Amino acid sequence: MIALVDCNNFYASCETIFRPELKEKPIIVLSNQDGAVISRSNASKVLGVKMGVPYYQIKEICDKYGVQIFSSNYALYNSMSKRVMSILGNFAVSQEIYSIDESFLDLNGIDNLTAYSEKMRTTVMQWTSIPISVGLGSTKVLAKFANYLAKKHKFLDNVCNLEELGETRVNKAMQITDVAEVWGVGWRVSRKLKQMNINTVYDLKIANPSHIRKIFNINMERVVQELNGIKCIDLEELKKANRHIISSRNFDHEVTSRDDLKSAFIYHIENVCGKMRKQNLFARQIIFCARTNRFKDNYFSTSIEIAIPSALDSFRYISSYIDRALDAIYKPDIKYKKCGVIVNGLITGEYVTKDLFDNTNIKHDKVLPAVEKVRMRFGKSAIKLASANLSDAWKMEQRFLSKRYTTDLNELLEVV
DNA sequence: TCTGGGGTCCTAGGACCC
DNA sequence: TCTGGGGTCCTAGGACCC
Repeated sequence: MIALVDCNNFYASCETIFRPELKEKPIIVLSNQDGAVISRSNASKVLGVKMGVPYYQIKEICDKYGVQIFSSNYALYNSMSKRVMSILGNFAVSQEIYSIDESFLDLNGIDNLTAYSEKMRTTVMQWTSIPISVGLGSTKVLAKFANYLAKKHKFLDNVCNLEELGETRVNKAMQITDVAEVWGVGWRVSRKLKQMNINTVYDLKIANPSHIRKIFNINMERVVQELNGIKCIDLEELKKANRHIISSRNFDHEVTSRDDLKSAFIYHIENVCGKMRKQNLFARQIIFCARTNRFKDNYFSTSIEIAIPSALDSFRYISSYIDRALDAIYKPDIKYKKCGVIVNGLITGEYVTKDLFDNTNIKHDKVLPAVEKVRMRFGKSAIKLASANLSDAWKMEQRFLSKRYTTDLNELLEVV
């Protein structure tokens, strides 16, 4: 059996751990730039606050009902995620950490799975204060469906074991569930399925797999098979290396100056290089992109790809491409709203071919670890490229940021 | 005024090869 | 003027996920 374990309202739940007075209260967590709602406590859901709505549209409701607002605090969420995942890992034969708040567990050979899941719930709750839901099924798609039921139906109390429910009741549940709830079926595919008169999860389950493959693709065929209990999607215990790494962000206002854009690019390059170094990855291609506000007329987006002759990770070296990128991208009459950097063609250190005539790296090999050390000790902004100081026009808006209770000694919870 | 960020995978079609 | 068959590799675009 496979379990899909999912943290309930994860970011919102994290925010209440160190603010217990907020449990049961309406709270929401906002995206970067305090733009849109990305997590809600149950009490906020009751108030009708929808996922993904921009904050300014619900500000009135929030003020009226005293909804507590938080900016996203990934230092906190990541550290809580690690704790939850490591507890869950101890319960399983093997584990795939699927996202920051979800994990697939292989529970083969374990008896009495419903009781076992209850025990997982109480343990995670006791040790971290994070509530979880458990869905049990014979395939990943079924485990996901079970998890959906576990949350949807109160009487299940956050644990749903399809095997225990029995085929008749599972089919019945599938018959009353919209096909869009299936893992892998998004709104476009569900629209098309409905035109084919496939409206519920059950309709999709009994559809002809090869027909589905012809119309959609092989992944949709796998989904159909998995709904029927035929395993097609493996549990991936080992995390695959990144195919690409992105850093991108909206500006809090529209940007027109070349220097502002440049300093944002430098910020993103440092970000991306930091992530590459952590995984010992080197890039062979870098993409700079920038765009205007996508909610306005005359939406414009532009990008440039630059090949890196000998794969490198050094941000100082990659920085030399910025001016080239700006020459190609920057236009003074464009109001930029977002920009970012993507690195591609990632390879691990041992496969890097060094450029025979390039000796800039020799010194640099020593500089970078030193820079890292300074940053570890004194914080990320303690040392940076001189050119990164051109402007801070692109800085993040985080008006409602909570403390980094679990990752920063200066921000520990104080008990009075 | 204000609308997130970071990922994965698949397919069609073009360029190129013998 | 007519123009095969069988491949590979790359990229853009579209779909999905949390």
